[in-house]
Amino acid sequence: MTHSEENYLKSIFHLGRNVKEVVSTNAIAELMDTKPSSVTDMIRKLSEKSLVHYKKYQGVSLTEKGAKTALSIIRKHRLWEVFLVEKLNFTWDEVHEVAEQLEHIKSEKLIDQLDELLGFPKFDPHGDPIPSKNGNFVETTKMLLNEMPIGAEGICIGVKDSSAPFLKFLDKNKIALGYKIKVLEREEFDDSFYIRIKERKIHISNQIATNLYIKII
Amino acid sequence: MTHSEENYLKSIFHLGRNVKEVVSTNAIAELMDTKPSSVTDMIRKLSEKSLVHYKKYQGVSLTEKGAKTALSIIRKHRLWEVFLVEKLNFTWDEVHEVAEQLEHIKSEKLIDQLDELLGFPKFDPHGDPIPSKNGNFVETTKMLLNEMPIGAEGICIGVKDSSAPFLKFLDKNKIALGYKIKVLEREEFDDSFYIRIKERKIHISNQIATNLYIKII
DNA sequence: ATAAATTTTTAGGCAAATCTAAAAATATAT
DNA sequence: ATATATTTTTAGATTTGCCTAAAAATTTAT
Repeated sequence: MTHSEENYLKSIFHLGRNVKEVVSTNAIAELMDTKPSSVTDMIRKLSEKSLVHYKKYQGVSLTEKGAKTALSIIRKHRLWEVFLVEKLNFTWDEVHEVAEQLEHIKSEKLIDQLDELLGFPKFDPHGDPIPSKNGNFVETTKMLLNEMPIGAEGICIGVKDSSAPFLKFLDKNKIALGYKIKVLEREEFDDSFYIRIKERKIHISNQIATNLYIKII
Repeated sequence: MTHSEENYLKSIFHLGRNVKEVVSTNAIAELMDTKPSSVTDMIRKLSEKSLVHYKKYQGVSLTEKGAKTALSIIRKHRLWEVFLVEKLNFTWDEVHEVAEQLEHIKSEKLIDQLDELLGFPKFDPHGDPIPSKNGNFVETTKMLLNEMPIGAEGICIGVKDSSAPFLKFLDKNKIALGYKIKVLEREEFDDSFYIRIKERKIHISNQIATNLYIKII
């Protein structure tokens, strides 16, 4: 399996969200920043390998085998992201590019041991779930803080805006991944929020709330 | 720089041992398990990029730039090997194949942080020196234990035979990388050795001695 | 329902990295 | 010193993954 094939499977998975859903040639081309004709070429190749279902002009979808492969690559990508943040002091916004390379390394032992080294994490630094070895992953109800009703509780699992200024702001206000959050009250006037985070009560603007992902518990 | 280009530079470095030495097309082909004609093609390409000195039929040698590149790949390879052994429970004989892949990952921060995580190691699990960021590395007088004179002292830095049985034997006899060794006496009859290793005195066969690399101190 | 717009595929080509087979240069042996 | 052997290069082909341009199929709009 080549890097390119793996990248296509990953893209089809991300666009399709679940195994059966059909994805268009143009959508893949746009996501991967390539030409539709190149996509057609690769789809045919993947089809011959029974990794996708494909009928001319009718779009493409992953087979069981294709989905399993895609999930194993996503598992590797997300485990490496955790590694980079937890062990090598990378910030959330720096990990993606390197993980894109690391996800293609072939060694089952490597990824199993990495999983163990990291303590079998369930989420990556952006709050996305890490598939298990056999392709299962927790389907979380992930929502933005500003969508949460008053009284709702959850865990901060990620950011939408991953720019340096925003991440710095979070640092300064001691808002970090894994912290428990409860919505106490909303300010009608400016749509800001009073929240409890890790036993502290703070006030945050709507703009902040629209960029924090919370896993509802 | 492609993976293939990097692999060629690494091979030329290993065959040449030092920057100026000229290496033959056939030698490269044999080491890399490829055809001489393929080597010629690549050499021309590397020459156009000023990574090697090349004159038709006269062999090839690394330029300053080529050597620097080769050393940075070797640095990455060896740091990853340390990581695999120290952090992911790989054995000495399992690391090479995976390190061959990892050495091509492009990220300066990644490798600097990895270096730090590992405590800036000077040697890889086979006892080979790890080049520094700017390409310097300790030129060790590495010799096999059986070549050491009586009374000589050193540190166990690697093995020649990296088969599983031999590594298991070392484990059982508590001989490991980094341990201090002194040759106390030689047994003329069977060429065996009495050595002190980490304050313990033991007796080892000539066959063992011919497979242990020692850095002389 | 048909014309127009869009999407998708085909056809043909290109660059990288490899190969085989044959030619050219260099090295070796008598 | 010349014939033989070896090494190295060239020429031409192949595969992978991509491209452009044009044709074919599908979708949308009137």
